[in-house]
Amino acid sequence: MRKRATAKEVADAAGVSKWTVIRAFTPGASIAEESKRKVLAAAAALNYSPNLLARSLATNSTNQVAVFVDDFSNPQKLPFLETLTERLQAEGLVAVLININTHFDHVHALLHADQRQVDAVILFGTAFRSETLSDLQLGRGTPPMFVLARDSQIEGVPAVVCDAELALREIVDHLHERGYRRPGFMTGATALSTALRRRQHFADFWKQKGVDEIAVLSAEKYSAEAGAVAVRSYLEQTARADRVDVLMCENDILALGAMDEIRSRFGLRIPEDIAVVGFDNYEFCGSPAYSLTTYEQPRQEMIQVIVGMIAGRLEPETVTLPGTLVIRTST
Amino acid sequence: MRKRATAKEVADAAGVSKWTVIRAFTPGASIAEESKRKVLAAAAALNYSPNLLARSLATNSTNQVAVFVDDFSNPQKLPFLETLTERLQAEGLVAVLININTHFDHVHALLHADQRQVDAVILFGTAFRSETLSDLQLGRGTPPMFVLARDSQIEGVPAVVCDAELALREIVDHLHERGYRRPGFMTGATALSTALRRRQHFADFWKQKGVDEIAVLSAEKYSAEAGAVAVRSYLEQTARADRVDVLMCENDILALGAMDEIRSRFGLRIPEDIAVVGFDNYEFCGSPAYSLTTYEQPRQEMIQVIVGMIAGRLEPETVTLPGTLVIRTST
DNA sequence: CACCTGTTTGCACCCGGTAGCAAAGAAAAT
DNA sequence: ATTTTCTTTGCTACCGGGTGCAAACAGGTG
Repeated sequence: MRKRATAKEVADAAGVSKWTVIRAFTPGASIAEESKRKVLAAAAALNYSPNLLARSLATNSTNQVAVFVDDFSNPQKLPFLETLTERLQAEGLVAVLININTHFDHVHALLHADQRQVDAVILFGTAFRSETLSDLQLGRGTPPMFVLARDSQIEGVPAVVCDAELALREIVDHLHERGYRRPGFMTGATALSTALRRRQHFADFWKQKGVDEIAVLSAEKYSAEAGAVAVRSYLEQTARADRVDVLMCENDILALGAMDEIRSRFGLRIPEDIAVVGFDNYEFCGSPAYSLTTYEQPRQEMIQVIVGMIAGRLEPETVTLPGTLVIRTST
Repeated sequence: MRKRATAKEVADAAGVSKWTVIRAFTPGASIAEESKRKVLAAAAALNYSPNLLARSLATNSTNQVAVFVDDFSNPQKLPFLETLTERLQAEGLVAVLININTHFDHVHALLHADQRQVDAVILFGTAFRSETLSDLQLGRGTPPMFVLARDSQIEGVPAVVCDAELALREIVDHLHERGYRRPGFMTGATALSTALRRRQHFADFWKQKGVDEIAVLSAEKYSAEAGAVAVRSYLEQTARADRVDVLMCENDILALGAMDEIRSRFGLRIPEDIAVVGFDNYEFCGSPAYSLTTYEQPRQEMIQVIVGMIAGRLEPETVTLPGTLVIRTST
């Protein structure tokens, strides 16, 4: 049961001091070609590689980034995670995925991340109030935080988001042009909903078009089931003549759940009886079974920017990026 | 820009030695009530918490588990990640999510995980050959590895999987009972496919029923698009009379893509013209738009077991767990 | 050959904890 | 009061590397 070789052991094998070994593994360090070759040979023989833990302790940088996620119900999280890990790894960073839930809340997670000395914390689509931060009163040592795909509600914490104002303007313009005049909006979990600003802009732009009243449907959370329940209770309680002619859902998952319910339970046609719009452009929205009009977030760009800020190439500041309206047959 | 407080600083503030401070933060350590109170007060004032990095270096255990993922196209990965992180965190462990791709392959990742001294590596649905391991010749120090949701192809590396034999038996029994006699099977990316053993068992059980011939459709990868392409080329090349009456797809994503294509491009009915079966029970399979018969992996149990083995409560060994056949209207 | 300059190398000390032993202090037994 | 025993505390050594400086070793010049 041999342990990992240490720099000292390699040094002895190569007939140099351990510092010379370290230099051989430090790019740009002052070391003679000759000894570097000797060291690398000895290192290869002993199968040595530097212990990143020890290095992190000494250099005070771990090259680890904590990623907080508190809602795994949106499948859109997966491609984001894919791109995020890929980009981080390209920068020599690695993602520590933290599941924020009732057993492990933001306070826990933040304390933990701090204790582990991560280089940064990404709040990915997750919410917490400023008070939480002041409760913790983590000193200056706290790792820098960034919010991804959600408005920051914390002073001094930058966010990288899709431009909700632009998105909703494009959506409302499109709907108005198509002739819809009785819009409805379905929100998801209230805690998360306000920060997305989607409902607010939706209402604002309709107002500009002269439509003041927006029917609001509230889903309990962001799931297809919740979307179905919300639309069911709406349709059951609303006379045919009073119903909306287009329903914008806060995200695709709600929209897909709503579409299923609208068609199979109420036998209504989409978009003839009710048009539906989602948000995110989740993979299945394009399937012929749904063909949902939706809005795609600029995932690559958003992640490019947030990783750039973490790597120090970009100034940390809130950045708003334009996405793309994807028009399909649900409108 | 104050740094984190250290044990030494707290010690000075509390008028004790740094070892006493450490004891106050070590559960079950021998320390007087009185001094513990003093230390905790001083620690609170200075906002001290132990540096886990330094602790890891000294104790030689990081409480970090590397999770390798190389295919983010299957949305089923997300609930697995959710449950996995939750369970790991409940054990005081944390997941380091590593994206295996062309820029960062298994060798890189393994070396990295080793350098970071992670406590274990989970190969989540990912593949690599034994040779890769011997190429690396990581000594004894290598962190223990476990394969999740996929057969292990490496000697001595245990896997936790859904029982494919049982699953396919149940599926074939069900299909046979429903009267299907001309089965087809759609495989995904070949590199991953064999390890799942699904096709093999599918063929074996049909043979037992006296059906020797299985039509095989090969998709390029595990995506809805690839599933659609595979079924399209099959249906275009196969006369109506020669076609399969039931198509089993290696996973749900292929199945959903195939269903879309079968219905919208070829105008065929499911299940009357062709029945379809998937695997995984991904959320949208239950939607009325698809209503796909599929097989659900025992996610909770699998993760319970693998985390138990990592935490040392369970003997590390390959474990095969039974899943559940979910019958819907696609068969 | 002495002198200067530039490159290599070794060293003491540090990063922030942990382990285990030995000394000091307090309580119990003689 | 003395000895024994248990609890509490301090200390040395260590985990595996990193930093900045000084010594050692070149090579070139006058």
